[in-house]
Amino acid sequence: MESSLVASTVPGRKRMIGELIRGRKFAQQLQLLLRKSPEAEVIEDSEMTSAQILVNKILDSYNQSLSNISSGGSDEVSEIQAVDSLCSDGHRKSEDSDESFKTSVRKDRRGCYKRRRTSETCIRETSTWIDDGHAWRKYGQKPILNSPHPRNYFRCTHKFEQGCLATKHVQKIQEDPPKFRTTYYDNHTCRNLYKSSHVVIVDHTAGDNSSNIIWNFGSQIEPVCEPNDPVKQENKEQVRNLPDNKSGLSDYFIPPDDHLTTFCQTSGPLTAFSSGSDHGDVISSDVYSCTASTHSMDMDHMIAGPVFDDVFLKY
DNA sequence: GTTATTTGACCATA
DNA sequence: TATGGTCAAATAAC
Repeated sequence: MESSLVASTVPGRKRMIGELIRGRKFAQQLQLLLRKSPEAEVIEDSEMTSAQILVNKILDSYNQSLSNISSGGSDEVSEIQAVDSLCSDGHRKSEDSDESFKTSVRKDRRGCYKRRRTSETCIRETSTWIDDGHAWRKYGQKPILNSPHPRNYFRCTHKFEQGCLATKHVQKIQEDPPKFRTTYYDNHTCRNLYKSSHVVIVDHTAGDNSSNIIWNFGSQIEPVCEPNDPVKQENKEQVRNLPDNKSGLSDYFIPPDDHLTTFCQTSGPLTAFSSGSDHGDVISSDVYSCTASTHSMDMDHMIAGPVFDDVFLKY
């Protein structure tokens, strides 16, 4: 972790500490998933071991960086950590007490939220209103400057019950043929009830463990909502899928070879792959691009390991 | 009655 | 100060 330059100023330093804490938190959640997730059973013991080792290394790295930064003699880390735990659990402070919340709504809204960072996004451009397998709840809609279509704002349905911070913005960017741009912010930390996950390990460079990735997705790849009323359709579709979802429907689908799929990571090499499956008819004009960070893609499992083909071929 | 969506207002950031 | 992101009351749908 290179911290000295960026962290030379106090705001920059605090921001960096905050990011490190966030990263450590996500790594801890990943560790928890690896330990508890039933899906993890499909992975060989030896692979689990290496995955756990990898997670431990990540955590060690975060801890080391945090202790290095905080060794300057301040309590910034614990200070920011306290703020982080207050703000990142998806609840306003004022919600601790219903009464106090009702009587001081306006006051408590001050500084309760921050404007969205421009980083940590994953952008998908699709010809249809895609169902990404997660349960979303619309919380806002805004007209956007120089755009004929409003932008829709969604948060994870499990924001309050599980503290999931994932949000997405969806905007129609083209009328005919219809084109939607979905921008994802933060990753899902919830245990999404709508899905039955699969674990897929990508080992595109056999000798390089650092670039091995497991993608978690299943077979549901059809766009399921009507473009003309996408907002209302989305959650209905997810509910409809729920009881029939025995085969393990997915969070993500993989575009075929002839479609751009780009997933970026700030902490590792850019990783892209395609399935070559028969999904092309459905998502033929979809474009995916991530612009930053480990939060760009929601992955329930991201584990190093060599096994890929037999699992992947199911899709 | 409960849950989801709409919409105007508030607030932070560029 | 304009713009975009979020909140929460009002409303609609189930």
